[in-house]
Amino acid sequence: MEKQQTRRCSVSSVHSQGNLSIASAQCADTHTHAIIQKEKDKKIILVPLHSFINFGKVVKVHETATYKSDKDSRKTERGKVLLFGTEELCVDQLQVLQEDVINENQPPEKQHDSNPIETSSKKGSSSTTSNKSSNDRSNHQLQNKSKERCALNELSKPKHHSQINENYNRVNALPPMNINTASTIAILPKRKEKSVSEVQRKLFGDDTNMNSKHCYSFEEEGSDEIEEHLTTATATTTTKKSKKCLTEDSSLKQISNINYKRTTSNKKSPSIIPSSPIQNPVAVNHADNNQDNSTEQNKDETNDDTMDERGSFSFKEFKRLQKENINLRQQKTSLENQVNFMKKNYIPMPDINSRSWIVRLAKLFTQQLSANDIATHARHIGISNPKKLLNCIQNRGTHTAREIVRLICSQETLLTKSGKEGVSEEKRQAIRDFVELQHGPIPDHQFNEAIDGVFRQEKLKMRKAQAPAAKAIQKPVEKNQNSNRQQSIDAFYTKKSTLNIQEKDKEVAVVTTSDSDEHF
DNA sequence: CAGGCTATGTTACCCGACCT
DNA sequence: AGGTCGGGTAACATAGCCTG
Repeated sequence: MEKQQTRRCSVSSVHSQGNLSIASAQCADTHTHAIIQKEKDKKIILVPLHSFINFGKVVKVHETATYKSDKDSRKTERGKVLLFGTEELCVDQLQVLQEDVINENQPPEKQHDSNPIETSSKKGSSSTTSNKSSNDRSNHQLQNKSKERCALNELSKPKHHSQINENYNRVNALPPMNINTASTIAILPKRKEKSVSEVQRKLFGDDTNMNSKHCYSFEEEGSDEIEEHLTTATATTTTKKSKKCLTEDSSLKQISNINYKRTTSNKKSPSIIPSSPIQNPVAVNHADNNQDNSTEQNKDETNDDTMDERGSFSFKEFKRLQKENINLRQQKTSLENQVNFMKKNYIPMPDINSRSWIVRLAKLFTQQLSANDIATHARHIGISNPKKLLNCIQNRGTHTAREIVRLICSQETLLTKSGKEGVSEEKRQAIRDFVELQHGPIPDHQFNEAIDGVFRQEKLKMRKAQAPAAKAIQKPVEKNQNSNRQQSIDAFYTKKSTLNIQEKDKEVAVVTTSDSDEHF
C-alpha cells in the first residue's frame, strides 16, 4: 500500500504534478489534510483538504491557498501549503515543525556556520537526486529532522562534532526556516534529474551535490519563494561551493535542511560518509526504504544507535514523546467529539428553582390545579374559604406557607404555642401539599423553619413591644431576674393569652416578677 | 441466648441572630 | 418581613455490654 502510494508520489510524479499544476487532491487518494502556514501570523496549522475553497483551481505545495478555518463560517484565510498527506502524517509533521519552532527559540548565533548546512544540504541533494523523493518522503524527512541533525553533524565534520551540531541548530533556528523547509519538501522532489547530480559531482564532488542541485533547481524554477530566501538569507560562502551557487547556497542553507537531513539519516554506516560517487545509489536505496514504515523504524533505530555512540540519546525520547503526543491528541479528539455530541443531544438539569417552576407549569398545563383541588386543599388545611387560600399564594413556597399559617392560626395561638403544638402534623402535611403544588418540592428544614418562623416572629414582636415597660420595672428587680426574663415572658404569654396587648404593658412587670419567682 | 441497660451517633426541632 | 445560618437540645436509633 504504502509503496504504491510512494510510487505515486515519487519524484517523477511529483515533478509532473508541479509542472502540470495539479491540485493537491491529486497528490494521493489517501491525502486528506495539508499543513499550512498562515499568512497572517505565520502559524503552522493542519487543514483538511475539503476546507480549501480554491479547490477547483491549482492548489500546489508551497503555494498560497485559500481555505476556511471554520466550516460553518464564511471567513476565509490564506496560507502557504507546506505539504499534503494523511491526517496522521500531517499531525506528525506538524509536531516536528513545532519542535523546530521550539528550537528556534534559541536565538543566538543565527548566522553562524552556514557551511555545515550547506555541506549537509549538498549531501542531501545527492540523495534527492535519486528518483525517490515525494511528499511522503519529505514527511519522513521532517520526522527525522532532529535525528538527522545529529547524523548530519557526524557526516559533515566528525572532528568538530559539537561545533557543527551547534552551528546546525543555529541555522535551524532561523525563523523563516520552517517555511523554507516545508516548501522544499515539495520543491526538492521536482528537481530530480540525473544531470543535476552528475554536474554537481563533476563540479563539487559528492558533498556539494545537494547545493549544486539546489542551484540548478532554483535557476530552473526561480520561484518567488526562492527570491525571498535569497533576499532574506545571509550570504555565506564555502570553499567547496561553486561561484555560481554562492548566493543561492546561502539561501539554500535554510531551505534544504530536510533534504540533507534525510540523506544523512540514510547514511547509516560510516562507510557512506566519505564522499564518493558510489554513495548515491546507497542513499537512493535508503530513500526508497524510507517509504516503508518498518524500514523507517529500523533506520531510526540505527540512527539511535549511532547517536548513542556519539553520546546523543535524546532522539528516542523524542520519538516516544511524539507517539505519546499523537495518542493524547487522538484521545482529546475523541473526547471533544463526545462533548460535542452531549452538547447537541443532552439538556443540562436545571437548578431547583427552575425545576419547581417547570413542575408548577406542567401542573397548570395539565389542569391539576383545578378549583376543586383548591377547595380540597383548603378543606384539608382548615380554611373555609378557598379564595383566602388562593390569596396566600406568594412568590415563594416558604412565603406561601407563612401566609397560610398566619391565616389559620390566631394571634393567641402564635403567641402561646410553637412547633407541632401550634400546627399539627396533619395540617403541616396539608399545607405542604398545597405549597408544593404551587411551588414544587420544598426541603423539610425550610418548610419547618417557615412555619415555626411565624410563631417565633410573633413572639419576638410582642417581646419588643413589651421591652420598654419591662425595662422600667426591671430597675428595682434583682439581677437574677434579668437572666430569667425570657422564661418569665414565656410564662406570661401562657397566662396572659386572654388579655389585650394594650393591657399587657401595664401588667407585664407584675406578672413577670411573680412568674419568675415561681420558676425558682 | 434473650432481655435490659448504657453509651454513642444521628436527626429533627427550636431559638436567636444576622442579612437583605 | 422574609430568609438563612449556626448553636443547643430533645428524641430516636443502634451497637455494645452485662446479667439472669
